Amino acid sequence: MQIKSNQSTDRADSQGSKGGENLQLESWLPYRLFRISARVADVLGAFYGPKFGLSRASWRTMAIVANRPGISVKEICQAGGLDQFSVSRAIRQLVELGLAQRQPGRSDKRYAAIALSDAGWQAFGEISDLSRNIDAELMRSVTPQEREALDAILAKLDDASAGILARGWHGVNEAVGSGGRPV
Amino acid sequence: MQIKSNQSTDRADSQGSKGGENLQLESWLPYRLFRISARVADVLGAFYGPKFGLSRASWRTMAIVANRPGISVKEICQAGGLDQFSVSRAIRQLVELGLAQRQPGRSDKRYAAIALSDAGWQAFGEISDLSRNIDAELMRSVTPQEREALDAILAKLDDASAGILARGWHGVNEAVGSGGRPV
DNA sequence: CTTTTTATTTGCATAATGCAACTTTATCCG
DNA sequence: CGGATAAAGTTGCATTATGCAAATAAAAAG
Repeated sequence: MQIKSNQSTDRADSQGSKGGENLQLESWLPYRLFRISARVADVLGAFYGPKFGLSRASWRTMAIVANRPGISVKEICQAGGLDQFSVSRAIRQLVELGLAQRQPGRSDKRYAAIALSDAGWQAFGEISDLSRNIDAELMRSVTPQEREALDAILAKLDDASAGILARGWHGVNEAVGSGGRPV
Repeated sequence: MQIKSNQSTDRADSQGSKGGENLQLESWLPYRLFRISARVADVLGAFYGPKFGLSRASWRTMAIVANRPGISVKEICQAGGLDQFSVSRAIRQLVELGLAQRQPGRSDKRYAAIALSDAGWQAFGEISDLSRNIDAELMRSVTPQEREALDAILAKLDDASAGILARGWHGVNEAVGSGGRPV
């Protein structure tokens, strides 16, 4: 045996001087959030992908439609941060798979008006179960007090991130230039 | 004027009966985390994409390399949750853009051994600045106590999500079946 | 010095995305 | 009314990303 681990050998480490003041990925809040949600998305995708033939966009669309049956494409976009093209394609996929249907009886026929079919509710239910199990397992890792705090914190961060998105990177850098207060 | 808002009209709402016990996206923890990090990623991507010609994977790779110069492909994968193909391609892109270079003087020549070039450090610095501004703006939206709590909570959630990923969806559903304790 | 193992890269098929142009339906206005 | 405008979705096509098998290359084992 005695294999050289290599993990830390033979580096031409030029850090320290330059890396110090720079971004530390591991402690950067958005990255920490990303990692957690990406892992969960992977696990969930490994379930609904093979089992129902759903793409990620289709699942997201399905979840939104489940919460608000009869919703239009545009509303789905707003609710899920998706663009209208993916949503349109996701809906087509859902309809082809027999998981959703376009609703009749609309007065304004420009609107898509999507709702889940029985099979769609069935599939959604199964994915929901797994989702809630994951949620439960995550929640189990923190204390009740932390759960409550987290809820409030995420609400604030959600607002803040929406503001950042709305203003774009230019706005963020400007805001700092002006002392951190909104301009 | 008087355009029908459509936002809430004319629904064949079949919810309530079926949607009640099911997943509510808006309050599902992983989705809440996802939304925040996705918005931030969008804003950041709108900066480094046009400005430096970086793809998302290249930026992530760059950030990891910046933190640990001389790192190998495999280590980058582990550190960033990326697969070895994207990392390999990201490195090629970084090298082509003149932002990174393969380091000479390695004893084991199987390892890639990547580090940023001067131009790479420059670019990384600029993206870092924006990243830290975003972070600051997010942090500004919560109280100091919340910041501290959040740090502890995310550490726990990170561990929990790693465990979920390692066991996969099958493991999650099983764990619930056995009463929520690890098997 | 051949065989295996490890690390990384590449080619190619498939899937996701972005954007322009198109269809359909509704509203506006003379 | 009836053509002009606008809104909501859809589709085609080019670009890009991703996933995976197979190739390459260096090191370790025997």
